[in-house]
Amino acid sequence: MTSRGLDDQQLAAYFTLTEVGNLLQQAVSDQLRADGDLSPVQFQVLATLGDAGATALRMTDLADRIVYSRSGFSYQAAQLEKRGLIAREPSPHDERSTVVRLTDAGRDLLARVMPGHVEVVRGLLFEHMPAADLAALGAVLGPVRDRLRAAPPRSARPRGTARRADR
Amino acid sequence: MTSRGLDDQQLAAYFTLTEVGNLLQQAVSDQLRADGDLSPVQFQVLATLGDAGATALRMTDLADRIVYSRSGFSYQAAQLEKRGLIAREPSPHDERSTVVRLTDAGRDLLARVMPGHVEVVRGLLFEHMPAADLAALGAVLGPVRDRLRAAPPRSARPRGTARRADR
DNA sequence: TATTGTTATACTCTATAACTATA
DNA sequence: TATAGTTATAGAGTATAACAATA
Repeated sequence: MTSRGLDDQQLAAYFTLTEVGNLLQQAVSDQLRADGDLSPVQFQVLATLGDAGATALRMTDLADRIVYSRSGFSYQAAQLEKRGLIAREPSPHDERSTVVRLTDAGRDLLARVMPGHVEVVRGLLFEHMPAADLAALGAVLGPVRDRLRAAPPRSARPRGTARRADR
Repeated sequence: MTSRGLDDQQLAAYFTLTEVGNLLQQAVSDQLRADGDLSPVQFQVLATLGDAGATALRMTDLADRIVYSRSGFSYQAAQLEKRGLIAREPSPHDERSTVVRLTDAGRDLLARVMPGHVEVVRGLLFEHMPAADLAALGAVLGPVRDRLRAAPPRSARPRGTARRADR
């Protein structure tokens, strides 16, 4: 009957995963709002740019990593630019592209928010987690993430005059 | 310096967890919209009520399990009631309370959406996951979820004239 | 006085489509 | 013709505060 469905153990693991994700994100969201007046998405933009170091990233690449639509990312970039946290510049390589980099103010805010962020995550997720469990978690979810990443990103969806190839 | 922070392994596991959660939710969100015109939150309401069987649940209890604020849940409940998927009735035990139950139409929609939902989750999360990994995932995240649940729910926040006890 | 639920309001966010400019 | 980015528009979702009713 339910031959192709999920068994009880799979269903339970799925629900647990989503619930942990939701509860964690909620706590993190409160912390980011309180410490830096940032939404989770805005923090993710700053953190991604911070990780990139001196490298400036393209709008589309950032959108694919972080948000869903290009327009949504344009909106967020405008918000962050208004606050002086990021800067947008035309790409030297491709006149169509815009590259984004962290400003000093953006780096400062990131540094101010990060300790509390890390503390919330540590307290809720890792405080009581044995080392073996931590290793297992990474080992299990890493391949899943890689598979999910392989799916075509949101920005690759056809738009405007462009049409799907498969018909 | 970064003595109380997260080590590299913890940070990587945290990022992986959130990325998997985001990507999974995005795929699930598309499926629910296509198959039943439901948002993830709305699906969660219907699924929770479906799990409860014949038991009707209180508004506040549903809000605590699923959404964030009571007003947010009132909004969602109104949406679902408009479509005839749930019904709200005064509680027989407490005149202040409202209990919510699934209508036949709600149950039908849930049944229509569930197979595709399960299929998406299976394909993205479990298809290539060894049995041992599945067991490990549940074993690691279960306790984390229980700890997160122990934190006071959103609806318990002071509001109106009510004030915090700790001051 | 506390709790339950709703509503008015204001705001943030998101996606679609239309647009410009460059490859 | 395809790609990169922006913007106008419109809609969904969210939270805060104020409200009415019951415990």
